[in-house]
Amino acid sequence: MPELPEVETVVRGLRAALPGRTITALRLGKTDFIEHVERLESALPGARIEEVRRFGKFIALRLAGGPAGNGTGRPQQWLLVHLGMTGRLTVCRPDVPDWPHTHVWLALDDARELRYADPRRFGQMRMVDEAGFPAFLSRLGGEPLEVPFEDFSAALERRVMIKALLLDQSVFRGLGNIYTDESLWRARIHPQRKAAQLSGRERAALYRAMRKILATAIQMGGSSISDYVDSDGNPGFFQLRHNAYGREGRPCRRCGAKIRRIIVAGRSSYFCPRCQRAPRGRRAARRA
DNA sequence: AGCTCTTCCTGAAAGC
DNA sequence: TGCTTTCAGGAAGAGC
Repeated sequence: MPELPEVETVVRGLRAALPGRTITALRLGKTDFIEHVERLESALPGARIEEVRRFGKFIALRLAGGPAGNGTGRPQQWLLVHLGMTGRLTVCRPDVPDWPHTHVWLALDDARELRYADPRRFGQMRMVDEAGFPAFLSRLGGEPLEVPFEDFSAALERRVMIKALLLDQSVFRGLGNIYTDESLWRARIHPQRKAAQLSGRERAALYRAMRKILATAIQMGGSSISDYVDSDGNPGFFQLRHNAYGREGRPCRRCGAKIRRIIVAGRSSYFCPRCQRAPRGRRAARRA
Protein backbone atom coordinates (compact mmCIF):
# COMPACT_ATOMS: atom_id res chain seq x y z
CA MET A 1 0.00 0.00 0.00
CA PRO A 2 1.59 3.23 -1.06
CA GLU A 3 1.93 5.65 1.86
CA LEU A 4 4.28 8.57 2.31
CA PRO A 5 7.60 6.68 1.91
CA GLU A 6 6.39 4.79 -1.15
CA VAL A 7 4.97 7.90 -2.78
CA GLU A 8 8.14 9.83 -1.97
CA THR A 9 10.18 7.10 -3.63
CA VAL A 10 8.02 7.24 -6.75
CA VAL A 11 8.24 11.03 -6.81
CA ARG A 12 12.04 10.97 -6.61
CA GLY A 13 12.13 8.63 -9.56
CA LEU A 14 9.72 10.75 -11.57
CA ARG A 15 11.71 13.85 -10.72
CA ALA A 16 14.70 12.35 -12.47
CA ALA A 17 12.68 11.59 -15.58
CA LEU A 18 9.89 14.08 -16.11
CA PRO A 19 10.73 17.78 -15.60
CA GLY A 20 11.27 19.43 -18.97
CA ARG A 21 9.43 16.70 -20.85
CA THR A 22 6.39 17.48 -22.96
CA ILE A 23 3.43 15.14 -23.12
CA THR A 24 2.80 14.33 -26.76
CA ALA A 25 -0.21 12.06 -26.51
CA LEU A 26 -2.68 10.54 -24.10
CA ARG A 27 -4.30 7.12 -24.21
CA LEU A 28 -6.90 5.90 -21.74
CA GLY A 29 -8.34 2.55 -20.70
CA LYS A 30 -10.92 2.43 -17.93
CA THR A 31 -11.53 5.88 -16.55
CA ASP A 32 -13.93 5.46 -13.63
CA PHE A 33 -11.21 6.52 -11.18
CA ILE A 34 -10.57 9.77 -13.07
CA GLU A 35 -12.48 12.90 -12.15
CA HIS A 36 -13.42 14.96 -15.26
CA VAL A 37 -11.72 12.82 -17.89
CA GLU A 38 -12.32 15.55 -20.47
CA ARG A 39 -10.02 17.89 -18.58
CA LEU A 40 -7.16 15.44 -18.88
CA GLU A 41 -7.90 14.99 -22.56
CA SER A 42 -7.83 18.71 -23.23
CA ALA A 43 -5.01 19.72 -20.89
CA LEU A 44 -2.40 16.99 -21.19
CA PRO A 45 -1.46 16.69 -24.88
CA GLY A 46 1.12 19.36 -25.58
CA ALA A 47 1.66 20.27 -21.94
CA ARG A 48 5.15 20.55 -20.53
CA ILE A 49 5.93 19.02 -17.12
CA GLU A 50 7.61 21.67 -14.99
CA GLU A 51 8.04 19.87 -11.70
CA VAL A 52 7.05 16.82 -9.68
CA ARG A 53 5.97 17.24 -6.09
CA ARG A 54 4.42 15.20 -3.32
CA PHE A 55 1.63 16.31 -1.01
CA GLY A 56 0.99 13.55 1.48
CA LYS A 57 0.07 10.54 -0.65
CA PHE A 58 -0.63 12.65 -3.74
CA ILE A 59 1.80 12.91 -6.62
CA ALA A 60 1.51 16.31 -8.30
CA LEU A 61 2.83 17.13 -11.77
CA ARG A 62 2.90 20.86 -12.42
CA LEU A 63 2.19 21.58 -16.06
CA ALA A 64 2.89 24.71 -18.02
CA GLY A 65 1.13 25.86 -21.15
CA GLY A 66 1.03 24.34 -24.60
CA PRO A 67 3.55 23.67 -27.36
CA ALA A 68 6.94 25.15 -26.48
CA GLY A 69 5.36 26.28 -23.27
CA ASN A 70 4.76 29.89 -24.25
CA GLY A 71 2.24 32.34 -25.49
CA THR A 72 -0.61 29.91 -25.88
CA GLY A 73 -2.53 31.33 -23.00
CA ARG A 74 -2.82 27.87 -21.55
CA PRO A 75 -3.09 28.20 -17.78
CA GLN A 76 -0.80 26.43 -15.41
CA GLN A 77 -2.35 23.25 -14.07
CA TRP A 78 -1.58 20.33 -11.81
CA LEU A 79 -2.12 16.68 -12.60
CA LEU A 80 -2.83 14.99 -9.27
CA VAL A 81 -2.36 11.26 -8.88
CA HIS A 82 -3.23 9.16 -5.83
CA LEU A 83 -2.07 5.55 -5.99
CA GLY A 84 -4.83 4.26 -3.72
CA MET A 85 -4.12 0.68 -2.74
CA THR A 86 -2.63 -0.80 -5.85
CA GLY A 87 -1.65 2.06 -8.14
CA ARG A 88 1.63 2.02 -10.06
CA LEU A 89 3.06 5.05 -11.84
CA THR A 90 6.05 4.12 -13.94
CA VAL A 91 8.21 5.53 -16.72
CA CYS A 92 9.49 3.18 -19.38
CA ARG A 93 10.12 2.71 -23.08
CA PRO A 94 7.06 2.03 -25.22
CA ASP A 95 8.17 -1.51 -26.06
CA VAL A 96 8.11 -2.61 -22.41
CA PRO A 97 5.03 -4.80 -21.80
CA ASP A 98 2.24 -3.19 -19.78
CA TRP A 99 1.51 -4.24 -16.23
CA PRO A 100 -1.96 -5.82 -16.06
CA HIS A 101 -4.68 -3.20 -15.53
CA THR A 102 -2.79 -0.33 -17.10
CA HIS A 103 -5.34 2.42 -17.77
CA VAL A 104 -3.39 5.56 -18.60
CA TRP A 105 -0.52 6.03 -21.05
CA LEU A 106 1.17 9.42 -21.47
CA ALA A 107 3.60 9.54 -24.38
CA LEU A 108 6.59 11.80 -23.73
CA ASP A 109 8.78 13.73 -26.15
CA ASP A 110 11.83 11.63 -25.28
CA ALA A 111 10.11 8.56 -26.73
CA ARG A 112 9.28 7.14 -23.34
CA GLU A 113 5.92 6.68 -21.63
CA LEU A 114 4.46 7.50 -18.25
CA ARG A 115 1.97 4.77 -17.39
CA TYR A 116 -0.60 4.29 -14.66
CA ALA A 117 -1.73 0.80 -13.69
CA ASP A 118 -4.18 0.06 -10.87
CA PRO A 119 -5.94 -3.33 -10.54
CA ARG A 120 -8.48 -2.19 -7.95
CA ARG A 121 -8.83 1.36 -9.22
CA PHE A 122 -8.98 2.81 -5.72
CA GLY A 123 -6.56 5.43 -6.96
CA GLN A 124 -7.49 8.87 -8.21
CA MET A 125 -6.43 11.10 -11.04
CA ARG A 126 -7.54 14.63 -11.72
CA MET A 127 -6.57 18.02 -13.10
CA VAL A 128 -6.59 21.05 -10.85
CA ASP A 129 -5.89 24.58 -12.02
CA GLU A 130 -4.11 27.29 -10.04
CA ALA A 131 -7.40 28.59 -8.73
CA GLY A 132 -8.46 25.20 -7.47
CA PHE A 133 -5.13 24.23 -6.00
CA PRO A 134 -5.49 25.98 -2.60
CA ALA A 135 -8.79 24.15 -2.05
CA PHE A 136 -7.06 20.84 -2.72
CA LEU A 137 -4.24 21.65 -0.30
CA SER A 138 -6.55 22.96 2.40
CA ARG A 139 -8.06 19.51 2.82
CA LEU A 140 -4.70 18.11 3.83
CA GLY A 141 -2.88 18.47 7.14
CA GLY A 142 0.83 19.08 7.62
CA GLU A 143 3.64 16.95 6.28
CA PRO A 144 4.68 14.51 9.02
CA LEU A 145 8.38 15.12 8.37
CA GLU A 146 8.00 18.89 8.36
CA VAL A 147 5.61 19.55 11.24
CA PRO A 148 7.39 21.02 14.28
CA PHE A 149 6.85 19.12 17.52
CA GLU A 150 4.75 21.90 19.01
CA ASP A 151 2.28 21.70 16.12
CA PHE A 152 2.30 17.93 16.21
CA SER A 153 1.44 17.93 19.89
CA ALA A 154 -1.24 20.58 19.44
CA ALA A 155 -2.95 18.47 16.77
CA LEU A 156 -3.32 15.66 19.31
CA GLU A 157 -5.72 17.64 21.50
CA ARG A 158 -8.74 15.62 20.48
CA ARG A 159 -10.66 12.77 22.05
CA VAL A 160 -10.20 10.44 19.06
CA MET A 161 -8.19 7.27 19.18
CA ILE A 162 -4.59 8.02 18.28
CA LYS A 163 -4.63 5.55 15.40
CA ALA A 164 -7.67 7.21 13.82
CA LEU A 165 -6.10 10.62 14.23
CA LEU A 166 -2.83 9.58 12.58
CA LEU A 167 -4.75 8.09 9.65
CA ASP A 168 -6.78 11.27 9.15
CA GLN A 169 -5.24 12.99 6.14
CA SER A 170 -6.64 16.35 7.20
CA VAL A 171 -4.56 16.19 10.40
CA PHE A 172 -1.29 14.89 8.96
CA ARG A 173 -0.90 13.95 5.32
CA GLY A 174 0.77 10.77 4.20
CA LEU A 175 0.46 8.24 7.01
CA GLY A 176 -1.43 5.04 6.28
CA ASN A 177 -2.02 1.76 8.04
CA ILE A 178 1.54 0.44 7.91
CA TYR A 179 3.35 3.50 9.21
CA THR A 180 0.83 4.31 11.94
CA ASP A 181 1.18 0.79 13.33
CA GLU A 182 4.95 0.88 13.08
CA SER A 183 5.15 4.31 14.71
CA LEU A 184 2.83 3.32 17.56
CA TRP A 185 4.78 0.10 18.14
CA ARG A 186 8.07 1.97 18.30
CA ALA A 187 6.62 4.56 20.67
CA ARG A 188 4.95 1.81 22.77
CA ILE A 189 1.52 3.38 22.45
CA HIS A 190 -1.68 1.34 22.11
CA PRO A 191 -3.66 2.27 18.96
CA GLN A 192 -6.87 2.82 20.95
CA ARG A 193 -5.44 5.35 23.36
CA LYS A 194 -7.18 8.73 23.15
CA ALA A 195 -4.88 11.22 21.46
CA ALA A 196 -5.45 13.97 23.99
CA GLN A 197 -4.62 11.66 26.86
CA LEU A 198 -1.09 10.96 25.71
CA SER A 199 1.52 12.42 28.04
CA GLY A 200 4.18 14.85 26.91
CA ARG A 201 6.71 12.05 27.08
CA GLU A 202 4.52 9.78 24.94
CA ARG A 203 3.92 12.50 22.38
CA ALA A 204 7.63 13.11 22.09
CA ALA A 205 8.25 9.38 21.70
CA LEU A 206 5.57 9.15 18.99
CA TYR A 207 6.91 12.19 17.15
CA ARG A 208 10.43 10.77 17.15
CA ALA A 209 9.23 7.27 16.21
CA MET A 210 7.16 8.53 13.30
CA ARG A 211 10.02 10.62 11.89
CA LYS A 212 12.58 7.88 12.31
CA ILE A 213 10.39 5.25 10.68
CA LEU A 214 9.39 7.43 7.74
CA ALA A 215 12.97 8.48 7.12
CA THR A 216 14.27 4.92 7.28
CA ALA A 217 11.47 3.65 5.06
CA ILE A 218 12.27 6.28 2.45
CA GLN A 219 15.92 5.23 2.56
CA MET A 220 14.86 1.65 1.89
CA GLY A 221 12.60 2.57 -0.99
CA GLY A 222 9.34 1.99 0.90
CA SER A 223 7.46 -1.20 1.78
CA SER A 224 6.37 -3.62 -0.94
CA ILE A 225 3.41 -5.51 0.51
CA SER A 226 1.16 -6.16 -2.44
CA ASP A 227 1.57 -4.21 -5.64
CA TYR A 228 3.87 -1.35 -4.76
CA VAL A 229 6.82 -0.63 -7.03
CA ASP A 230 8.76 2.56 -7.68
CA SER A 231 8.75 4.54 -10.93
CA ASP A 232 11.20 2.07 -12.47
CA GLY A 233 9.12 -0.94 -11.48
CA ASN A 234 11.36 -2.04 -8.59
CA PRO A 235 10.09 -3.03 -5.12
CA GLY A 236 11.09 -1.49 -1.80
CA PHE A 237 12.53 -3.33 1.16
CA PHE A 238 11.21 -1.73 4.33
CA GLN A 239 8.67 -4.56 4.77
CA LEU A 240 11.61 -6.63 6.01
CA ARG A 241 11.94 -4.22 8.91
CA HIS A 242 8.31 -4.20 10.01
CA ASN A 243 7.91 -4.85 13.71
CA ALA A 244 4.12 -4.83 13.97
CA TYR A 245 2.31 -4.58 10.63
CA GLY A 246 1.33 -7.97 9.24
CA ARG A 247 2.98 -9.89 12.10
CA GLU A 248 -0.10 -11.26 13.90
CA GLY A 249 0.78 -14.21 16.14
CA ARG A 250 4.52 -13.73 15.69
CA PRO A 251 6.75 -12.70 18.59
CA CYS A 252 7.30 -9.06 19.36
CA ARG A 253 10.88 -8.24 18.47
CA ARG A 254 11.20 -6.28 21.71
CA CYS A 255 9.58 -8.51 24.35
CA GLY A 256 8.58 -11.77 22.70
CA ALA A 257 4.84 -11.47 23.35
CA LYS A 258 2.59 -12.44 20.44
CA ILE A 259 1.62 -9.56 18.17
CA ARG A 260 -2.15 -9.10 18.13
CA ARG A 261 -4.49 -7.82 15.44
CA ILE A 262 -7.64 -5.84 16.22
CA ILE A 263 -9.84 -3.53 14.17
CA VAL A 264 -9.40 0.15 14.96
CA ALA A 265 -10.90 2.89 12.83
CA GLY A 266 -12.04 0.18 10.45
CA ARG A 267 -8.49 -1.00 9.81
CA SER A 268 -6.46 -4.01 10.83
CA SER A 269 -4.21 -2.80 13.61
CA TYR A 270 -1.20 -4.76 14.76
CA PHE A 271 0.36 -4.14 18.14
CA CYS A 272 2.20 -5.81 21.00
CA PRO A 273 -0.18 -6.32 23.93
CA ARG A 274 2.71 -6.22 26.38
CA CYS A 275 4.72 -3.24 25.09
CA GLN A 276 1.65 -1.21 24.10
CA ARG A 277 -0.66 -1.20 27.10
CA ALA A 278 -4.39 -0.84 26.52
CA PRO A 279 -6.04 2.32 27.84
CA ARG A 280 -7.64 2.09 31.29
CA GLY A 281 -11.23 1.70 30.08
CA ARG A 282 -10.31 -1.13 27.75
CA ARG A 283 -8.31 -3.02 30.38
CA ALA A 284 -11.21 -2.83 32.82
CA ALA A 285 -13.66 -3.93 30.13
CA ARG A 286 -11.50 -6.91 29.29
CA ARG A 287 -11.23 -8.05 32.91
CA ALA A 288 -14.98 -7.91 33.38
C1' DA B 1 -17.56 15.26 17.93
C1' DG B 2 -16.39 10.65 17.21
C1' DC B 3 -17.41 6.08 15.92
C1' DT B 4 -19.14 2.34 12.85
C1' DC B 5 -20.80 0.79 8.63
C1' DT B 6 -21.03 0.93 3.54
C1' DT B 7 -19.32 1.68 -1.12
C1' DC B 8 -15.93 1.38 -4.77
C1' DC B 9 -12.74 -3.01 -6.99
C1' DT B 10 -9.90 -7.16 -7.82
C1' DG B 11 -6.96 -10.97 -6.58
C1' DA B 12 -5.35 -13.84 -3.01
C1' DA B 13 -6.50 -16.97 0.35
C1' DA B 14 -9.53 -19.66 2.95
C1' DG B 15 -13.46 -22.84 3.02
C1' DC B 16 -16.01 -26.72 1.35
C1' DT C 1 -9.08 -30.69 -7.52
C1' DG C 2 -12.05 -26.87 -8.35
C1' DC C 3 -15.55 -23.96 -7.27
C1' DT C 4 -17.50 -20.39 -4.03
C1' DT C 5 -16.99 -17.22 -0.32
C1' DT C 6 -14.46 -14.04 2.38
C1' DC C 7 -11.30 -10.54 3.10
C1' DA C 8 -8.18 -6.54 2.58
C1' DG C 9 -8.16 -1.52 2.45
C1' DG C 10 -7.75 4.64 1.16
C1' DA C 11 -11.14 7.82 1.18
C1' DA C 12 -15.63 9.68 1.34
C1' DG C 13 -20.24 9.72 2.87
C1' DA C 14 -24.30 8.16 5.72
C1' DG C 15 -26.23 7.36 10.06
C1' DC C 16 -26.13 7.03 15.06
